[in-house]
Amino acid sequence: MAAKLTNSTKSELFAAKKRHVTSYDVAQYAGVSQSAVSRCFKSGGSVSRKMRERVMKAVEELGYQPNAIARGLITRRSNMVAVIVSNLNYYPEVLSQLSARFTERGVHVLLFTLDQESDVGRILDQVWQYQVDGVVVAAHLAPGEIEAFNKRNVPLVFYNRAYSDIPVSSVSCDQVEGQRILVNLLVKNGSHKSFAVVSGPADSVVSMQRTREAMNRLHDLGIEDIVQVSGDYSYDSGRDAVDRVMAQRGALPDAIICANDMMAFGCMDQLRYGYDLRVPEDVSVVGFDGVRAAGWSSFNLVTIQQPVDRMAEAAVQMLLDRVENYVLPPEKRIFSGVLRNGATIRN
Amino acid sequence: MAAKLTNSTKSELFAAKKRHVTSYDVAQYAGVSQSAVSRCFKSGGSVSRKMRERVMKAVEELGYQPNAIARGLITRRSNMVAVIVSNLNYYPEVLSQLSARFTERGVHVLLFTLDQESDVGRILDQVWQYQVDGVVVAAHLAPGEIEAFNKRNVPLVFYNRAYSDIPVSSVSCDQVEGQRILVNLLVKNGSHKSFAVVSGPADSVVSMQRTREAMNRLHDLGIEDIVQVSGDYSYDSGRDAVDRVMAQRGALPDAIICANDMMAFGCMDQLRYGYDLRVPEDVSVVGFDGVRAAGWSSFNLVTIQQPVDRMAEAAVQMLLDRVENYVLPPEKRIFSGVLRNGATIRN
DNA sequence: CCCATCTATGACTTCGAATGCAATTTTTTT
DNA sequence: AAAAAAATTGCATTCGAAGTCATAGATGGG
Repeated sequence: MAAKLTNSTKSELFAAKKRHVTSYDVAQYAGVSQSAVSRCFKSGGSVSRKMRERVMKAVEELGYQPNAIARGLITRRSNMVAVIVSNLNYYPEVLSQLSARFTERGVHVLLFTLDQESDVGRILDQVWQYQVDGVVVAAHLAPGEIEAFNKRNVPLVFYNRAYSDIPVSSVSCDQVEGQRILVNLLVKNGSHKSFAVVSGPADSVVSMQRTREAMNRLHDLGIEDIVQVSGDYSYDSGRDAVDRVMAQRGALPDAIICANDMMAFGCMDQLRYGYDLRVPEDVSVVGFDGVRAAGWSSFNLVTIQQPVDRMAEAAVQMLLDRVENYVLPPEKRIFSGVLRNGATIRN
Repeated sequence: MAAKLTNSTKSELFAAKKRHVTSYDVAQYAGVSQSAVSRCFKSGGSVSRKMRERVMKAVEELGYQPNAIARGLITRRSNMVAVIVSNLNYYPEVLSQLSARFTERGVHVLLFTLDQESDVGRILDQVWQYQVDGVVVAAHLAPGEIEAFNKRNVPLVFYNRAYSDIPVSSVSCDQVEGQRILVNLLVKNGSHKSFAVVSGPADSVVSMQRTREAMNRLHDLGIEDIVQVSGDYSYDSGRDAVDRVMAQRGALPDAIICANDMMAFGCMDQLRYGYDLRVPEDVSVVGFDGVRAAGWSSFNLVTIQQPVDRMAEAAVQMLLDRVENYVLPPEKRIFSGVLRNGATIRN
């Protein structure tokens, strides 16, 4: 068995020696320096064609992949961003879009989910420890927590939370405008006279914005007959809301305005299957968000659709811009939502 | 201005010097060695009470957080796992569960999404580069790609893909058993005679398993009147399926068996709102997965619910076990699904 | 009170890739 | 052909935390 070793066996022996193949291994195998290997992986690196070929051959044969952790340590760029989402279930599309767009740009996503108010502080500590280049937050943060990002020079972009009083970047959908469109539609085109407004969780800024605007706008239009009940964004809470409106008011209103689509589905189902009413003939229901199911024939929900793809793109772009150049001033981008199924409203 | 510096100003000056506070900074500030600081962050580290207090005081004042990247480099443990999912939209709960459970155990999730067959090879290269401790895959991989995990000693657990012929760990739901329950229910309890089977995408192993079992089981029970059409797991393809069944068969069958819930919703809506039929009175529709909306009153979909929480827990546990001890033999865990809304089937 | 036994601590090295700088080779210019 | 300029290459250092080892200090037994 003194036969000449083939390249393939050689490289296998080589690889077996240690767990991971490092740039030193490649260098040694190719008979060059480690620096040369490193430079081959850097675009614009000063390497001759011959050298590059030699190195790449060794890379192929050893199955070398640069260690992103080590690279991150020296370059102080992890090429990772953290995405912090509070409620993955309601907005899968958002995460999907963000992930795809970051990946497309060679940036990796470290995912953090906040279940019913897990300790945000602890999550943020993890974020600092992992040296992410930036963070997209689709959840609520306290002012002090936002301040921590500045202190550490970590770019931050909020998704769908606009802090009007703090200089911080955000991408959001115009809740006020959208809600106004819905209310106008119901009152002016639909001549609805009595209303119920179903708010979302009290700690959701977005929900509060939507609900407040709905109430304000209704008052502005001279509507007095309004009951307000609160939910938690879930389907079930939408169903409960109908019961509670019934209990409070004795009868159902002409229209129910929900702070999101999910609760609107709950309302519709409870009206139809709990009270045997027709929607929209007997009662109108409107939601907010424009999730997929809003377009299903069962619902044809009147809602404001958030332009998720454009918002995600904006968030990704803004974040990465600030990663490149972190002195860029914060910017708030507000997209208009689009009315869906507006024609199905009762006249 | 020769006043004595307060601790707070001191620490601020200190922090301003460099971007990141390192363990050396803490050591210098506390007047101890870097090793001591490191030991304070290691459970079971040999440190006196006095030392620990001194260090922790400095840590607090400087806002020090250990650099997980540097730690990962030396310990060869990144405390990160990769989660690769193909279709985020359909199974948000899975990701949500996985993420929560990993986080709970101090493990972080690097998310990779595969949109319509993005280059899996490239994704895997990224996975290797980031030195993740393990990978959960909820997508299809080629045998060669699976082999790469072994070569690199990276633990791998498949979620909801059982490769019967390859020794690899997986967690899945018993498709065959579940489908059999559904077919039995329809044929024996419901005395349905004619069927349509709507399959999912051709490249989905799970879809093929479900569809094949449905066909087999129907044949075994002596059913001959079956048409098969294919969809892509989407709501819209469920609607189309109804049209195609109608075109092929001239009339609608007694029951439609869909490879997932989403298509079942599409079928129901098309039957009800496109053909003005009643479900389940005129036509029965069954799905598979047991997503949230299956429980909504609009649908009350007969389906097999996957025990997502238990499956996610199992996947997390199995993966982390193999991270601790990577010579553990691969294991396949198959959970039984649970019939939902079975009582709503037409007799 | 001295030597043995621990405990606590710090100096130094390591992980793997990137980079400044100097040395070398190649190319260009005169 | 010599000198100058440019392109390559390697050496040595760096990033930040962890672990090894040797030593200073504390404790205890006789």
